[in-house]
Amino acid sequence: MKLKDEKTEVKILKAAKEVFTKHGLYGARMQEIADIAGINKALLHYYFRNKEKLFDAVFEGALKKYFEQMMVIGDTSLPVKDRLFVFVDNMFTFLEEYPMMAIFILKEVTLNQDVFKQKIKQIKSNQPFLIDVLQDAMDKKEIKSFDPFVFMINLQSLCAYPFIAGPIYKNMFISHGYEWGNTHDNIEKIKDSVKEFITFKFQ
Amino acid sequence: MKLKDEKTEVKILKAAKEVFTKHGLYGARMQEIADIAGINKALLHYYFRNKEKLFDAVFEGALKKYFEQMMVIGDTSLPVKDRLFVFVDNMFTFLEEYPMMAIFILKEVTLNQDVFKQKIKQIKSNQPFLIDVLQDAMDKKEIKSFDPFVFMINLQSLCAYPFIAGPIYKNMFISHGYEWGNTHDNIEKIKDSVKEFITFKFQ
DNA sequence: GCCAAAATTAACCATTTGGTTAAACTATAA
DNA sequence: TTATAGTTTAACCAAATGGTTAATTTTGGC
Repeated sequence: MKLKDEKTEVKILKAAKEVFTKHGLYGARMQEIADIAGINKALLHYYFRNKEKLFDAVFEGALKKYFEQMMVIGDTSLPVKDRLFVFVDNMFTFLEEYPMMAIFILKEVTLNQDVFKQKIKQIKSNQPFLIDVLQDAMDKKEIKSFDPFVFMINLQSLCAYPFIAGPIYKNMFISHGYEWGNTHDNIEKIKDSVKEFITFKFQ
Repeated sequence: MKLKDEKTEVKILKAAKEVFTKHGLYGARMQEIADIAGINKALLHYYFRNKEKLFDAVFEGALKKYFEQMMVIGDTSLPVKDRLFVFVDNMFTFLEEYPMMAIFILKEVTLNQDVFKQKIKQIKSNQPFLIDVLQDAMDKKEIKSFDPFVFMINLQSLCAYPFIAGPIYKNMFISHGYEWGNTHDNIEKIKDSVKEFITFKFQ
């Protein structure tokens, strides 16, 4: 894909997003970005001083959004269970909007932990952390006691993985002669199953 | 980690697995692999002609193994629930051994679906598909009735995602001042929670 | 002990890669 | 028109990297 008739900066950002998404921070080549943008490599460094700066510019905000969903929405007037239901709804809304971003971020963080450690630290939120909300509810005997860390991981697993692994399921089910698409219907089914899981843990 | 007193080929494979797992195919450096293996870089090329060959050697069969996890072990003498427990054990064993494999496969499949469609088809197994096993058990009224697709996705989500998102959790928990100590201990906790989920669905 | 084959190494090599430089081109305001 | 600031390019550069070569050491059968 060659890009023309656009402001250079936009061309670069689009090309960079394409290449970074495909190959990651390490695998991406500045030359390929320049080629796709249809410009000279030096121009990349003119607009964005270096590779990492360009990377940051491309994914500015994406990381933040991704990690913000790990915070619980703070309507403390509602029971914890209802707040978690809202949390799940938000999670699915986010993931339906950015299914590619999720896997990209996960891969980048996995492969390049030291770099991302700092970027994650920079993300600040005034929302309470899910762990704390759960622990608090347990202390007040509002809910049954269980390991909040494990629960949080379970919950996010149930929400996120279906999107990340979507293509695998699609291929696998099809090649086994089953009917299954990433239709909104199926997503709703999965969402319900997550809420069922919450209800089970809270019973 | 320096490796000594082992057959060179084994040393190389162990070191390569460590480095590939940490940095991926692109990010891995042959020099680092050589250093960890405690040998000369040229020796890598003596045993494995080039980087990709070495990568293939390290992850030879891993893909096959991964997809075989999706088949239920065919010991039909056991109850379905026990077979699922074995399935979960196998899944965790595999993922602990190749934590980077899951995300690697996910990314590859997402990126290049047609290529993987064939690879998945090539992986032939005479093992029954999890969906079928569940449907069969439901038909025989051995277990409560539920959507086997959603259950399968739930199950694999609970198993795979903690490994895929492991680095994120590690960093996030640490940066929030939480204790998330010994990794294997926590993995066992999560594994138990998956089995608890199975028990819940089968009750 | 001798010798050939296998294993191992140090020193290189060619290419790639992120990044720089200085010159050239372009728009635009005075 | 021309001075100026902003934009774009070709040509480089140094470092890193995957890979090679030729020589040296080790091994094992005779």
